[in-house]
Amino acid sequence: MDDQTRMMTGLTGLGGLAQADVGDPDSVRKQQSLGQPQQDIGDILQQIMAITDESLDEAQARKHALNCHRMKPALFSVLCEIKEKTVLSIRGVQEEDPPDPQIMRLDNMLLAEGVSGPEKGGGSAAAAAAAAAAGGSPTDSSIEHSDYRAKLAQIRQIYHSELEKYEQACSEFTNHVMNLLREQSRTRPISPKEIERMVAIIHRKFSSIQMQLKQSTCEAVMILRSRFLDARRKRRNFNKQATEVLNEYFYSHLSNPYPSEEAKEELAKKCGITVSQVSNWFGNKRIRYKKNIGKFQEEANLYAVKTAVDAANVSAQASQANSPATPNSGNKYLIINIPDRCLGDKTSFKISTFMN
DNA sequence: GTTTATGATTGACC
DNA sequence: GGTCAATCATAAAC
Repeated sequence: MDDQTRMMTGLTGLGGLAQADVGDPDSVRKQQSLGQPQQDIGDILQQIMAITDESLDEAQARKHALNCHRMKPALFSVLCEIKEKTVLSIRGVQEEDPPDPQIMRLDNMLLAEGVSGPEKGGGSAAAAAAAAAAGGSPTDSSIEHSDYRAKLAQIRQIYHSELEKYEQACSEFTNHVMNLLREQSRTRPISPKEIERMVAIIHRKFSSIQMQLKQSTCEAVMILRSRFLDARRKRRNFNKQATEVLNEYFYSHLSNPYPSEEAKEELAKKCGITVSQVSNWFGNKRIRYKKNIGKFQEEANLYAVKTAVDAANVSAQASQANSPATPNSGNKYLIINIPDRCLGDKTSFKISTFMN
């Protein structure tokens, strides 16, 4: 004979109530009219229903009275039976949810941006990458970089403090509910599995709140990032030396002003800019030169002279090294022909310069 | 305040 | 993927 059967045998004439719908007042009234035990059960049920309308102290007193009531085991067994029926209907409910892809996306993003996870990586790396893309001078980049990092650290701090609050609230609420259920398990049948399920429900609810926090944090990071990237649109002119290096290359390769990848890298290194900036510069230069050759003629002459002077100097040094006794024999003219695919068939211009 | 110069972006093309 | 051409956005010059 199991516990429930034993309990049931202790309930003289209560079998009918166990089968009845206890939620149905008519049914309860019908049973009450059957005699004293039924009336007791009816009283208990009414007391339970009334508990919610009472003050906390009254409810506690009533609860205590209920726990000590001689018919409590009978009520307990009735509840067991009802539960046995209802639990059957919810057994099919899935126990575990698969990981939410949305939350996984948010987690990955927060990790990549350096908001969650270890503090040293992520954000600074992202900032460094963005700063590199910005291509400003190292000083400017580091100012923007530190600004970005400071703001990201602020977001990170808020995120973690909010997360901590949520976790604390979740843990407090879970404990509260578990205590409540344990307490209630004295009056009604509650299995540990049910408590577990309830905890899972609470965690799900709190994780949906957490998702909102993660979502708004992601948005904040995106806004910060877009502002930071917008900042790179603040154009800064290359320094004079960089422009000279680029112009020298351009005008000395006027016949084919398309630097190879290696040449671009070399120029980028010399100028302290990125390869893509070199490409941009040459793209702009080619198109602007082509559009207005006249305007650039003077500049072209200037750089042609400069190149010629440099070449002559190198040549002079070489010949001096070969025949040191040879004296400088006075003035020379240097003629430079610059055929240019950009010039098309318009002209190829000559630069004459006087050299001492 | 307006104009010019210039670095960056974008879309089409090869 | 690299280049051209148009365009944007902003620094610099006036």
